[in-house]
Amino acid sequence: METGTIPIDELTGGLDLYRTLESGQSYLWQREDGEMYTETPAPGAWYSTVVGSDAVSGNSDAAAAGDVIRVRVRDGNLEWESTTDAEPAVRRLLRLDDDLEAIVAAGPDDSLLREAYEAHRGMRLVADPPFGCLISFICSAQMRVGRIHTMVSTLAREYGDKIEFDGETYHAFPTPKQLATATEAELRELGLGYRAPYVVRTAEMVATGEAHPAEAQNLEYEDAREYLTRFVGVGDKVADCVLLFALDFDEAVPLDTWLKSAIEEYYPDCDRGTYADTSRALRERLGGEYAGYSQTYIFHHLRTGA
DNA sequence: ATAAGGCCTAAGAG
DNA sequence: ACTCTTAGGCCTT
Repeated sequence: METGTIPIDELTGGLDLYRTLESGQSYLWQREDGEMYTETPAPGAWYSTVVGSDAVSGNSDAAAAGDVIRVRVRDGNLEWESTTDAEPAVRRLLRLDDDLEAIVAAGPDDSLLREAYEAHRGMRLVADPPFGCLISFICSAQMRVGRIHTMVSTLAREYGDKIEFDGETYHAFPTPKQLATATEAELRELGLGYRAPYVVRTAEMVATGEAHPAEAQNLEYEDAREYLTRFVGVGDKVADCVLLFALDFDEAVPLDTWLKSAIEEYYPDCDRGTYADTSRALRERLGGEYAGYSQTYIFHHLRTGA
């Protein structure tokens, strides 16, 4: 086992691990007590993930396929344990090198956003592996965050590689080929409902090489969103989530039900009728380059009822 | 290009 | 206990 420690006071803007991993951005981590989204974690709770063969495209720092990574916060440090030297991967997955203070300072000075930034200080965006993120958000349609996490965990358990580490079994999220072996009937049986055929068909598209979500990374933002909608089960909203949470498009502003209510109440002039036009208007209002950070704080603030 | 209607399912509200 | 609504929408017509 390899281990390491990263002092949190060396991270500009700090780190709130709980809010980063349980704010509906990533569904690819597990908490040691298995109670994500239902109870707040005990101090020092471990979170784990497996960096699989879909590892962070375009990032040579990612750990090799099949590596388990565990992280927790204790005594002002982010501690990690892994099958490999995971510090570069940890920094990447949790975006520890983002200058969070500067990002917060760059946002617009409106009451809702300031309140959200203040209430959830230290929450960072995540950088998920593209394929796992894509499937996660196909599953997210009309679904509560706790159940999305259950669905994604089930897919890992049923179709992903098993990896032993420190006496425990971990499950990698399935590769496109592994997930493409699933049938619609199986996935319905596993509780995915009408999303089942979407997941199978999208996994097949990636497995056969017809398309890959990482391809979008090379495109301009709105072209990238358009590209992702070729996957079955992916509309504008899901595409924006993948761009924001896996492909480094910090300007992406997913318009979900929470953001739509925020527009109604706080940014009514940004409602331009269509998704593309409203998204563009809100992106400008929320600070352009880092509008997605603002979106994530507003989403989490409203969703947690604060 | 834009607008309805249908869709799996379980937790929460009434 | 039951029914109704809702939950980070998408696909088809």
